[in-house]
Amino acid sequence: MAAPGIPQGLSRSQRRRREDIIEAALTIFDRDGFEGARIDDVAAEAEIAKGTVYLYFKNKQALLEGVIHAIVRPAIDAVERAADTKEGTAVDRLTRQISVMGERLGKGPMKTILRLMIAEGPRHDQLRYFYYKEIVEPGMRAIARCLADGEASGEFRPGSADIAPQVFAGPPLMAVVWRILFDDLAPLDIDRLMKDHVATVLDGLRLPAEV
Amino acid sequence: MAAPGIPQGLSRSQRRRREDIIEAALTIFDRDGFEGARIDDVAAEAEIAKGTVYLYFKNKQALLEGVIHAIVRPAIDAVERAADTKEGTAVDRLTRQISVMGERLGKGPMKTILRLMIAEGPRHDQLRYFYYKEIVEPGMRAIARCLADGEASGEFRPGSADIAPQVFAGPPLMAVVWRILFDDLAPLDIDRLMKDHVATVLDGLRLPAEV
Amino acid sequence: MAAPGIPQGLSRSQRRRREDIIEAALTIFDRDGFEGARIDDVAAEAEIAKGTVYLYFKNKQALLEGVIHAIVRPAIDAVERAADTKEGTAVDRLTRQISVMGERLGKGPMKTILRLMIAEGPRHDQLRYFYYKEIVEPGMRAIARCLADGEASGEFRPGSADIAPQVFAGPPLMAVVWRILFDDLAPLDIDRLMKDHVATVLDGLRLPAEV
Amino acid sequence: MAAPGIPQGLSRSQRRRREDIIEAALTIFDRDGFEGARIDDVAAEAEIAKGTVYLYFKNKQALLEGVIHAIVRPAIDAVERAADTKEGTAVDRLTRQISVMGERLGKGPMKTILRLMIAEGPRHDQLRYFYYKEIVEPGMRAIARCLADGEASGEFRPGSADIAPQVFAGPPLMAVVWRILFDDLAPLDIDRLMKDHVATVLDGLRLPAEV
DNA sequence: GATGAATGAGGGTTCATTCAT
DNA sequence: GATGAATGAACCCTCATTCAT
Repeated sequence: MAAPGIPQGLSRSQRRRREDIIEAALTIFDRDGFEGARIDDVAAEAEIAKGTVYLYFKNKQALLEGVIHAIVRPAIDAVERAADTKEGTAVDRLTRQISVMGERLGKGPMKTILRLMIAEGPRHDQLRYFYYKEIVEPGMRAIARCLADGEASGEFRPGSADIAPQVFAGPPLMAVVWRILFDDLAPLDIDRLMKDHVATVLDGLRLPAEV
Repeated sequence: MAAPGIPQGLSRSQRRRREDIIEAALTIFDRDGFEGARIDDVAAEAEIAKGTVYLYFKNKQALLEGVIHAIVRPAIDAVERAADTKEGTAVDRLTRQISVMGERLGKGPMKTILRLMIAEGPRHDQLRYFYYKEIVEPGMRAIARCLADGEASGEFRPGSADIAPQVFAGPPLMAVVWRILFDDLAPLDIDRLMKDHVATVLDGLRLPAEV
Repeated sequence: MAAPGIPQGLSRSQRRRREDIIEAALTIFDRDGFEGARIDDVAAEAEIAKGTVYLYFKNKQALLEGVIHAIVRPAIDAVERAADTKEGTAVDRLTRQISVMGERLGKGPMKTILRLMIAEGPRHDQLRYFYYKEIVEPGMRAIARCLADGEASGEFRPGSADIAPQVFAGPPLMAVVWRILFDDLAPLDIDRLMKDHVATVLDGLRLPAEV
Repeated sequence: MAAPGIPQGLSRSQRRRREDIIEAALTIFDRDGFEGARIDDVAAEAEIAKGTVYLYFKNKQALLEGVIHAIVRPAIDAVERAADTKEGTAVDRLTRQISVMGERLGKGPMKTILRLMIAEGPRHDQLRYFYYKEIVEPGMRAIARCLADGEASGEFRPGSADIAPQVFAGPPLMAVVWRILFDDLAPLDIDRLMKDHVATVLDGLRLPAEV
């Protein structure tokens, strides 16, 4: 399966150049959004001529795809590494899963990617599909597996396996969106958010009724 | 305090006209995003001439603000109504709070607003500030109050008052984002999501250790 | 049959505007060729803004078509008027036919049209087809009819009806091409050319062998 | 007088290379026209790198000149060979002259040259001048000589020497233009056209009035 | 000499905004 | 007030030309 968007047959220096452009584009997209970004600015940021961008990307759309793929692909690995382990209790695994999500989403370039996805995704089916299949679905599935295993092992309450995994992914998502919109107005401590989240979903708010 | 964006001195028919334009703009922004939307299309959707849009809104930015304000304002009321009650247990109030958020965000036009906020907010400080002050901060504060009251009344565990309120707002946010991006790929049952969310945060996943 | 390229529902002033643009485009196309022409220059020649051109023509191709149609359509009428007459001898009719061709091609804007057709036609099937069906085929048919009638009536030699009509259209074509390429190097007297042509094809060069 | 465009001091392999480029350019110009042709495509057709084209031709204009010269030069010889003979009757010589023109124009690469001349000539005086001096003027002169000789020898009617030679060159020109524009819509039998042409101009259409 | 990556001027097209009617 | 034709700045993309390797 030739993954689309992975260019073949580029020399080392060309690969480097391609990465430079992607990095520059990420910067500009982050600053101006996709539609607002000018290829001129991307080129200037990458310190190359405008035309050169077009040697590496067919058009602006392809550049967007290139950026998203470049950032998302490593995240895929992280999700899979976190998910593929059977080691540890369900509690450990769920904790790790949530923490990886918080890490990935709340910090670094996924912030820009999510912004781009939300702004452009609705008009770009292929991108949505790619993102869903590669990141979201595996993530949800991994959470669902934790829940099922935890219920089976008696760690979690009966019925836990039926909880929508999106419940657990909500706060990490909140971390990104908050970073996109409100970080200057009210900075969010992402690590604390994730810890609170894990603690809450594990033990709940309610005091167990006394016997 | 003259709220910006609230036009004064419009006749009834003019107010109606203004609302028509906002409704049309919402439709078009939802379809094409803000940058992708053409004033032509908004006018056509509102069944008026292009120039008329400019009689009611100074420019495209102002139209964006108009749309966001028009949708957000009723939501403010809802948040405040849900928050201002002291009636009921903390559990009831938190449940109601989350349910209102899920309702507001997961259904109806807030989907488009959030998309617009995420896409345009970073370039539009005033909008972000407005949204934060009017919706997000009150919402977070209301949740924090529930938590504090619940801890004080002994309904919630000690330390509950210190939990970041964003934990509770995460899943409702997930509902919107999912609707924006993945609803055709994997429809999400928002009511079930909210129920799962409430149940989980109240009682946790973990079985209480037997005495 | 709605002739393509004939715009409907334009007001008088719009029709005027459209004609101005076509006239300007003809001037610029004549000076620079189609590919070499800049929409900027067309607009400047028409004394309007660049964007206005696009209110009347979808794109540069459509402008080319507009120009060609606008010039060709009157020529169609001329060809048909010359052809539809049954009056006069075959000699008269052929003479008139050739003279109309010389007139049409050798003088006025058909020079530019032919140049555009030759330069762009090979890449623009629709244009070629239009030109062939509307101008060339009727013209050839009209000549063929003259020849057949002349042979039938005994004016022309037996076998005249089988002569390729292109023989008679060649010199008028020469008139245009000469005007396009060599008029400054060696001006051509088109009227004389047509007269020589008619005289030659009617009576030939060769002295009839004496009896 | 160093004929412009005839490069000196090229090795055998360089001359070969130059010819390859010209051949490739002819192919591409024929397909896309001059303005529409991309140097990239010419290079690809010649199976060399783009930069190499510029080792043999200063720029795209020079390539155009190179192509035209390369095709036109052999045609010059043909015209001169056909014209320089004093052998045979005037009828034979005129017949040969027309037949050579039909051959040269109606078949082979002169089709592309004429298209290029018509499209680019008006913007390229040097090219027009070259073409006129080398091909057109000698051709016209040769025809005029035939006519004069034929009149002098009594083969042709009195006054024949005064007929514009363009009359005789018209149908061969028609052959090229037809090939450029209409050959797929209505193929033209060039040999028959030339035969009809010769027969018509020699003996005319009109039956000689009986005595 | 040959290469082809890089350059950047140029031009077609779009669309927010204006303004005469 | 309403209209929609007109404007022209902005921007994506192409491609002739250059030049370091």
